Amino acid sequence: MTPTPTPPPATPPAAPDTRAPAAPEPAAPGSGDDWLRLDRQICFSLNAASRAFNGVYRVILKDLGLTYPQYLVMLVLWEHGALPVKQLGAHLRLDSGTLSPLLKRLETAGLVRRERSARDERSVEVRPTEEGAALRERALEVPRRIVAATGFPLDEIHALRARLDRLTTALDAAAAAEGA
Amino acid sequence: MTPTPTPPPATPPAAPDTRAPAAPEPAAPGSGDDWLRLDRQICFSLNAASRAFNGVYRVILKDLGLTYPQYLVMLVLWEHGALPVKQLGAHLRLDSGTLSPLLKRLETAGLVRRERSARDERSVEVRPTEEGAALRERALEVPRRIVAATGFPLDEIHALRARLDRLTTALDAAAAAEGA
DNA sequence: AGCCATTTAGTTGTGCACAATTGAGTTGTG
DNA sequence: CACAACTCAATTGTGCACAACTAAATGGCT
Repeated sequence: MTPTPTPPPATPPAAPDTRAPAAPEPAAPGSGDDWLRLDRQICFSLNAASRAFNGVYRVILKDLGLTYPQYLVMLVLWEHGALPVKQLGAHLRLDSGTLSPLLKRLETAGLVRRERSARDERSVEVRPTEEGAALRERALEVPRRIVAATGFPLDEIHALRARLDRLTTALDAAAAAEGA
Repeated sequence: MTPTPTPPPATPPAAPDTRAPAAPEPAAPGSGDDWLRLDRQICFSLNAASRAFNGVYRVILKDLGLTYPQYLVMLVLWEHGALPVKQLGAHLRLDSGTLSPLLKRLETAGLVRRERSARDERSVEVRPTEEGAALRERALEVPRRIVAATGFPLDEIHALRARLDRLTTALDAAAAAEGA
């Protein structure tokens, strides 16, 4: 979706609009209805924020020729130098089903190199190439532009991050429990 | 072996002169290093939270035979009864490229019906079928289970939602500005 | 009326997320 | 040593997000 030049037309995300009478079921007050509406707002908010973030990164990273997940991978590689796919996935909470094709594209782009570990033929070491390492210089501009785009002061960003991490931990545990 | 990051880069061109980032990692203050690390933390946190949320919904919605985006669509339809694709997309910030195949799958599953509007042959009205409307009863359980999974009290959920909506608004505006 | 910009869904192509499976490689145990 | 259990990466298949494009319908305009 192109950055919508039109401001949120009919429905700003925070609009707890008055009940639409078009619904087939009239709501019993205090029933699950309220919960459904709340649920729509909550899960939608997180989803929308994630996609909005993605959109900003998409625009900013276009110059570097990276997608947002590719940028995340490069950030980890810049920080750690070289890692087996497994370790990379642990850092990013991604599995080989996502990483294998992504890394193949990064290799085609000449940014990383993949080679079987000599010590353990099962594992594949991923390391940035010269070009991949050089790209880091150009990436230094990115974070400040992102932070500026949020319009949030740094301490609030940190607070939000802490909340989200707490949320993630709780949700992961809950998903595991539900799955069992 | 040496997890040592690549040697310290050149100093960033323009120091934003804001207060020093109180990042948990002690690194050369003001260097781009801090920012890259911070960026990794921030964007990763939101991304991870979104995917964790998705994971919990996936588990809970499996009984209903819905995916998370399909559930979002049904929530809107349960609330509004019937909508053209365009309106649906406005509510969810999704375009036809995403909605068309998704709605086709919902139609195949017998949950919605699509028909060209008589008044405007361009638009397609989407409305829940009997079966789709009936599914709502079984969905009433979902939100409570989600909220329970977060472990967050309701007021904190609302506060988080407000922050995320503010973030989304700012990011959308910034993406539009960058794109221009 | 005829023309034309706009609106609306749909289609195509690329890339990501994730479950399930495969197959090569490694390790523990008898 | 033999062999079962495990680990790791890759592959397959489904579904979503989004950009770019197509095609049809609409409405404004002269």
